[in-house]
Amino acid sequence: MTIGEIADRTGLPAKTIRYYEDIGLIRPARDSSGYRVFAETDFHKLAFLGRARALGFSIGDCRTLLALYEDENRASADVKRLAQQHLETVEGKIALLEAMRDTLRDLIHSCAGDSRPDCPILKDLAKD
Amino acid sequence: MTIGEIADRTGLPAKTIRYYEDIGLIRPARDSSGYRVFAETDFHKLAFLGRARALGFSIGDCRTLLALYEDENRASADVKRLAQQHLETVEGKIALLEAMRDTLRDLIHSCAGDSRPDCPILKDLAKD
DNA sequence: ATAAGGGTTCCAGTCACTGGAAGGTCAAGG
DNA sequence: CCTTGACCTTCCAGTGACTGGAACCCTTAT
Repeated sequence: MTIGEIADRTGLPAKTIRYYEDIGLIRPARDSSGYRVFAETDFHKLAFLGRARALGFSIGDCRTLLALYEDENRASADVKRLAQQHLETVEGKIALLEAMRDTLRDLIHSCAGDSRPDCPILKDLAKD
Repeated sequence: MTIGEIADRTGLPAKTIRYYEDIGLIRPARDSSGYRVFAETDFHKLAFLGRARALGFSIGDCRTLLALYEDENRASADVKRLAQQHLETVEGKIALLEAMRDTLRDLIHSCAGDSRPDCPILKDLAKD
């Protein structure tokens, strides 16, 4: 498989796949003229990475997850702990964003949104 | 006011305040030896910026908001529209994170988290 | 004189890509 | 055989919003 084919199959941009090779997440073979040649195992790894990234895992976490995936002697507790920690960061981000959302909603609700300059949104941002 | 004093008063790191000067958000005066001298208006601007950033507005949006704040002839509709658009991005991010959270919760729930290698989390990431 | 505790600039790094330039390779068509 | 176009390659720079650190300057107190 060429990089274009595997990009189509995984849905990852070719640039991203090259980047993943750069940082050592994958090691595709090369043909005589230097083109990357992807095996089925590379495809699985990239699909795995794509899904882990889609769940918001950092590249560092993805590296750990891939290592656990390839370790026949792993303990599922290690995977679970990593996922649990990640879940907590995601929940923290949601809480932050929800607080922003609520404030924004209030402010927007209180603003007339007409041609006059008077604006509670700016008033709030400028409050002492 | 020195940068340290205004950093204390606004809660912004001195580094951030220098950065805001770099990108032209503020223009503090300088004393004879090159130290920044912050006036009360600088303090207000920085406090404004701090609150806008805390609501998640981008630096670009903050620049627009500051300009609107200083424009006596603004229309509150312009402020409201900006806030509305930002609210929508925030809501989009929340939706993404909530989808991640729900999947993560399911996966974590289904994983024994013991010393055995069998792990539904990895199984899901590796699914075809 | 010196030490502490400010301040200054400038450069590099973060994260995970993304864009673009300059050039090599390959298959198909004329 | 030559060209065209679609691929592929590497390398460098930029993104956003800071953050860390080095090297150096200024002021005040001892």
